[in-house]
Amino acid sequence: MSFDPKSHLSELLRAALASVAPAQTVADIVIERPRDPSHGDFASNLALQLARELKANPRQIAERLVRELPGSGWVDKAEVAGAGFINFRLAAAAKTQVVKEVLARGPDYGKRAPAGKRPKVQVEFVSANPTGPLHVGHGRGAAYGASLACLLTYAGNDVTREFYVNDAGRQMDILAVSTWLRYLDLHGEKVPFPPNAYQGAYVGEMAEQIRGAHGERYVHPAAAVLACVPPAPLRRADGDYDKAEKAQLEAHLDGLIAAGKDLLGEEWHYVHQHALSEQLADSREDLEEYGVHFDCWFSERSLFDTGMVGKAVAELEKRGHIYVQDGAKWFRSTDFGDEKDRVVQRDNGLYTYFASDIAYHANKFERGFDKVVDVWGADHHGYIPRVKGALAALGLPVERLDVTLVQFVSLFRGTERVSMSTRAGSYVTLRELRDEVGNDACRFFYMLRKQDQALDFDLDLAKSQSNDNPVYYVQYAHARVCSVLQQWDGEVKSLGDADLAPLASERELALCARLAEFPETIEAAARDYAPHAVAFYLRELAADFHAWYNAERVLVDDAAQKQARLALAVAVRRVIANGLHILGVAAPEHM
RNA sequence: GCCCUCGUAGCUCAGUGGAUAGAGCGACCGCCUCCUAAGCGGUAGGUCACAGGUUCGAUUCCCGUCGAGGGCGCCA
Repeated sequence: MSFDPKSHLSELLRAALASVAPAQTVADIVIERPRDPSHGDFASNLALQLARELKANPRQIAERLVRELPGSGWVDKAEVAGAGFINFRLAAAAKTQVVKEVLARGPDYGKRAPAGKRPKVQVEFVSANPTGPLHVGHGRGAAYGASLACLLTYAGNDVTREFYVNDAGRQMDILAVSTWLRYLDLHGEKVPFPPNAYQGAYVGEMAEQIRGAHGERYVHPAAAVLACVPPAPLRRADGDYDKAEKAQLEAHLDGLIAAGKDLLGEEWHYVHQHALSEQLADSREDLEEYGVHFDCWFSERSLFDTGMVGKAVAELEKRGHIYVQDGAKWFRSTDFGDEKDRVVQRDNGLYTYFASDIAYHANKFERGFDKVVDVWGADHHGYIPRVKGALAALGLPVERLDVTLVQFVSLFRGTERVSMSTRAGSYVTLRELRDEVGNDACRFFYMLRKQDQALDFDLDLAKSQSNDNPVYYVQYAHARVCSVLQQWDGEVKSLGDADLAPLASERELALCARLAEFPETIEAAARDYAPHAVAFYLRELAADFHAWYNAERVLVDDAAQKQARLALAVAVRRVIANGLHILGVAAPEHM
């Protein structure tokens, strides 16, 4: 049933090679699709590769190979061309049979047939600090990670999608204190709100919630709050603080956090927890609406609670990779190619973020994944050597960890760059973007740029030209097929048996060839962690379809012709639907 | 200063150790009495930044130069 032209042709060539040069072994016989259709459907450079070892003219080798090629019903012609390429022309039946395969496999067309045990792969992505709404940068990471995870599933892996929740550490404390200060303000206790605390309106909303639920329970006099807090520098309207003033600001903020913990005692945890669960729930809801689902939300704090962070550091120590300097514990990451050693435990006894990340990755390997993919913001690229170094130091299989970097999104309104400071609260949220542009266009737009390249996202353009967005071009092809089927009013299932011989025009055969490229597109995209290739493929498939649709009618009088064309149209619809599914984009029946 | 990425059509960007380097947008000329014109056909537009090297063959791999962007905390 299933026919794979590439492996068929390479088998033919291998057989020919065995009689031309029995001693020669070639691991991989390359079969490619020539750009120029006049070069046939497939081509091989085998003769060119062999020329050197056989010390012979590549054209002569190619001619001998062609002469020794076993006969095949799938191949119409094999000829030597150019410097020594062997060009193959397939029989029409070999080109059109993909339609039957698509119709038979349906949603599974493009999926790798399961062979043995499926590798367990974890994709960790987004992992945004739960300190405020997700922004458009997270939107890119979410779109990329979700599509990548789906792609890897198609490629035959057992995929787990994970979100690492940074619920321990200073950023969460800053959010908690920001909320508390807004809450105090509601009760008339005026503590100047630090410029380096979280500014967003959502902080005030959480303060309102706490007041509504608990009244004055967490109120302390402003004077008591500020009693032991180092003073803030003079406020500057332009926010342009020098280095010393910035340090002073951070010390002031830390003082406020300490005051909060001191005055509230156990109740600090309530404020902290309230802020955390509110923001986490918000992110989760946002992502679900965006079509991005996670199988596991992994808590950083749980690594501390279960003692895994201390255990990881102790293990490094035991293996002799830790030394003490200036009261802090350092991991000698320079032994593993890092440019400098890194602190894992500060002089105040607190573990660094790096320490919990070591424990986190050790935990990932304990969970038995064959492959772990981390999707990080590109600003973390300097972080890779130390994490891989730590894993190597622990004796873990580093080669199973792949880190993929997603570059920043620069947001523009027209020609004006939108500032994206999280703490200042002056950023466009993912939710706003989705409301303005729509989920489908949003997801697809992100896939039109390779993930490791910076993306300029012009909001005005995305909105004003939303009808020109390629996503509609692809969706339209899907809707057009649906519309034709509606007018035909026949049984789609019956098309699986259609005789495909009437499919003979250049456009029809080109469309079939495009459909046949889908599985290899998926495979290559999964291998390269590059879901954008799926988006580019879909655009090409849609273009081939629209061209055919415009040139030839589907619903013609000739019954055989009609059945064959309907079968082709339905196959196109299926592949578009499968591709859009990977990208998390809807395949609508009407536009 | 060190590290990473990038430089391809007017603009935004794909792509590949192979044959005449592609798409979208923009420009220009056409196509609906006919399954959705959110569509299609055609034209114009290129020293693949520059200079070397490896190779039968380099836009692709390596070195250098120039240019652009980003990253380099006992932050997370």
